[in-house]
Amino acid sequence: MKNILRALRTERGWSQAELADRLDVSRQSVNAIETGKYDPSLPLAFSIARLFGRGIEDIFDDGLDTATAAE
Amino acid sequence: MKNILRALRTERGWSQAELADRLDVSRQSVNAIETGKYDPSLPLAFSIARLFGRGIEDIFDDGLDTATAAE
DNA sequence: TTGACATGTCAAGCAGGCTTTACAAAAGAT
DNA sequence: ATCTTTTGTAAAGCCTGCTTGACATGTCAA
Repeated sequence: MKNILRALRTERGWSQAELADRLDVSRQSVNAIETGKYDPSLPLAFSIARLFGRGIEDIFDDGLDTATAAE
Repeated sequence: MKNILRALRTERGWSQAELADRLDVSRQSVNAIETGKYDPSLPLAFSIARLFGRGIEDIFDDGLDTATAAE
């Protein structure tokens, strides 16, 4: 699962530690998610989306088709 | 974390087994998510949202404020 | 009443998400 | 050159997500 967490974080000038603090998780968790080692749990994905004011699908991408109705 | 999975499923007349099949998970997983025993992983949440043509946030609700800008 | 299906739940086991502690290396500031 | 910050990574351990197999209950049809 890809994500733009690093971009959102650096846009704001935050370190991984600072982001981890705001999300109430460990710095290693932030690093692991940014480097694609694993996906966050659904609750953590909600926290991330809320912090950045975006939808979960705007931040994470599982690569499969969204199957939008073909007009 | 609350969700409206059961409503979405029964709207379509599907059994838990039928939904499990479409999501490629076990029937017990569907049941556990519907009955609130645990939250799905993020990838599974994506599959569910895709199957029902909705955003993850439309189906799951972690109960915390969405912090929409106060106009 | 029997059989089929739907749901709920339990147990054991494996994989994944997250923690703490710790260390190495790169970059910046002075 | 040294100090500080940032990032990456590793190991051990805990809890959660998901699996299979199994069993109990309820409903519906025949």
